[in-house]
Amino acid sequence: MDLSKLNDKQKEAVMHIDGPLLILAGPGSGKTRVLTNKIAYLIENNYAMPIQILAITFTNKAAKEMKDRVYKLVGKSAFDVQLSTFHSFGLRILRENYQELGLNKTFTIIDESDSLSLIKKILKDLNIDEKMLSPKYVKNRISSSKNSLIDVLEYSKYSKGDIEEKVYEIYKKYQELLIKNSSVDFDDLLFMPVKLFRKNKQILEAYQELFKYIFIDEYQDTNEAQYVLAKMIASKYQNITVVGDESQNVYSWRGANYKNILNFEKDYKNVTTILLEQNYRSTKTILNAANDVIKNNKERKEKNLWTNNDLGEKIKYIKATDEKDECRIVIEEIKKLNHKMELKDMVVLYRTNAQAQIIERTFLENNIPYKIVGAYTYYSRKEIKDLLAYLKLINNTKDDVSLIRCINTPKRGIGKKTIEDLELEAKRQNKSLFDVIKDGKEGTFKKIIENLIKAKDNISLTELVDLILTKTGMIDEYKKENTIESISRVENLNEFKSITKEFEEETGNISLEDFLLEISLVSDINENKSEINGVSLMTLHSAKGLEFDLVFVMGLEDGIFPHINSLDSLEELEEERRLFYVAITRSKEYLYLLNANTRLLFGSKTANPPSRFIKEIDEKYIEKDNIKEEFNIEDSFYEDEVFYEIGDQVYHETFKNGIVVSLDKDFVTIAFSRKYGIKKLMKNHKSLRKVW
DNA sequence: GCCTAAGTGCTTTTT
DNA sequence: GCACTTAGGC
Repeated sequence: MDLSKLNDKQKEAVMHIDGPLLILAGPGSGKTRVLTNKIAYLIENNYAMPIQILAITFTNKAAKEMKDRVYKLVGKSAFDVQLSTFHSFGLRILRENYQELGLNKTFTIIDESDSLSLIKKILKDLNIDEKMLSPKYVKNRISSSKNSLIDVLEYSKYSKGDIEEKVYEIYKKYQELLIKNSSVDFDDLLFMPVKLFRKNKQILEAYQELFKYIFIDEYQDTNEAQYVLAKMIASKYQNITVVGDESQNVYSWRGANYKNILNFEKDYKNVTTILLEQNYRSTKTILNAANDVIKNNKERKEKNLWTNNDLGEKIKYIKATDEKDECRIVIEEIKKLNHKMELKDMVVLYRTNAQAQIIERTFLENNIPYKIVGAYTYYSRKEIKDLLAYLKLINNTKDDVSLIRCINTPKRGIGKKTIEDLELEAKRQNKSLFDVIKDGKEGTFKKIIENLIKAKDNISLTELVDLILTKTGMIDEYKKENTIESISRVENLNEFKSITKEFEEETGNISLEDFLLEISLVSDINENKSEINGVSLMTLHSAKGLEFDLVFVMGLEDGIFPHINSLDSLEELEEERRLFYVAITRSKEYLYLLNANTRLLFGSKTANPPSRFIKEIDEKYIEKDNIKEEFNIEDSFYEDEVFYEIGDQVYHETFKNGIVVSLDKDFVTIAFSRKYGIKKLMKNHKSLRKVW
């Protein structure tokens, strides 16, 4: 194998065999190349069989990318490497030990929205008003507890006060219901393996023995559960290689703790540390700008990123009048630069998925090919979730969540009252809802499900889907409706059959059980169809690990990016800054920063000041392309703090007269005329002033 | 039980 | 602006 393309540091990392290895790798420093080459090196030199290698990434996309690259290096044995996301790896452990964990072989993975519905249902059962305790908050608490390895029992020890006690009660109920439904949520995929290993040392030892070499990518993004899971398996042979960059931790809201990477040298003995500081991706301008930004963060290891690349183009900062104008400018620039590069080498990045809508519309209107990554998910469409509910129920009849979803879809005259009675009866007999139905009197629904269960083992998956679509009346219902919307729903449902077909062609006759588990960890069917030559549209988070010739960062406004919810805390603001750092460093050559003077938010027009991050970049790297405004954005703010009180009369350049209704640290909420409504604005923005 | 109209609250980011 | 929930009439 050819290591001549690697630099000395990279080579050293690849050829390091035994003991813990920490690779601190800046953006564009070739860490994926090191990882894939190292895996190949182990295989080719017989240090390990492919099945003895565990390599973990954070996204499906990264896993696929890495698999492809290992395949190119070692061929078919790449398929034997356990190369997957943490969650898929957790799923494997669950599947191999389901009995130990009190699950059926055909257990179900519930997605986030099902998890939220379950919590809403529990709140209702416990007579808790959603306004007093929001289901979302509860879900967050449960999720972060699981990610910190705090189970129900443990939680009870720390829950103090009314709210916390309520959350505890809900957590307890939630977990009971999951087990009763033979279901797990995403967080369980990480938590349950750890629980299993703590309980059963023999099982842990078997995995320790199997996975002699462990690789963890994006180590700065590991949460407690992931960190412990990796450590448990690695603890016997200590052959663990972790790669990461604390400056790119953008998942602390999901429990990721960048200190895991900073502490690696303390956590393991005899750690070899290698710094990858040479950037091969970006121009000097882009790299310097990125360094300008990230140096404003306090908690980080000093790294000295450098590149041999040219100075390159200046970064363009463009200020649009509104969000439509912002999109128009992007399209214009794409057209201008299209002769220099292909569309697939361009990306448009935004902070929130909500921004994607108008961008997508503009691309459509201008007939520019594009692909949206993540965001709108095929699997979260109503009709697809309904179909999936049937499949899940047939696979796992204990799954009450799915039963409730499909029992009256399409309408069969089964309403609230019937379901309530059914639930009561199920509770009385301590049975699943379907068991009660099965023992009860004949009915359309019962007949449909029983027939489908009988049929499922004798026909292919695609045939089963077809049977569901026709026998349940789903397709007919939508065909009868005959609206633009219902026609598209029929199309989506039919598309599902091509998905199952594809699975069957790839893996032979895939079982229903395998299929459901497989797709539950994939958010979009298009995830693997990146071959279209179009501009990529995605959130900043999805862009991590990717690179493009041309990068647009949109909505660079205080309140959008950095996001409004992060402005009050230094930690969260630093995370936003890391996100900006990630965004800048995605670019090889061209970088556009855009924002808008006003934009439609929550259906009303708002004005946000330019993002505070822009001014952190040295002016000399920036070109003010057709900006009327001076570059120094400080000019749009008053230097001194402006004091407001509730009830103050104010005047805004765009929104005219208004009255202050509430205040917080940097922002003031103002009620303007009916036309503009209520807005939250920066206190010291120059377009706003007090009227005495 | 179903349908509609009015009412509400909401948007971070992913597996 | 939109998706989702709720109340009230049929």
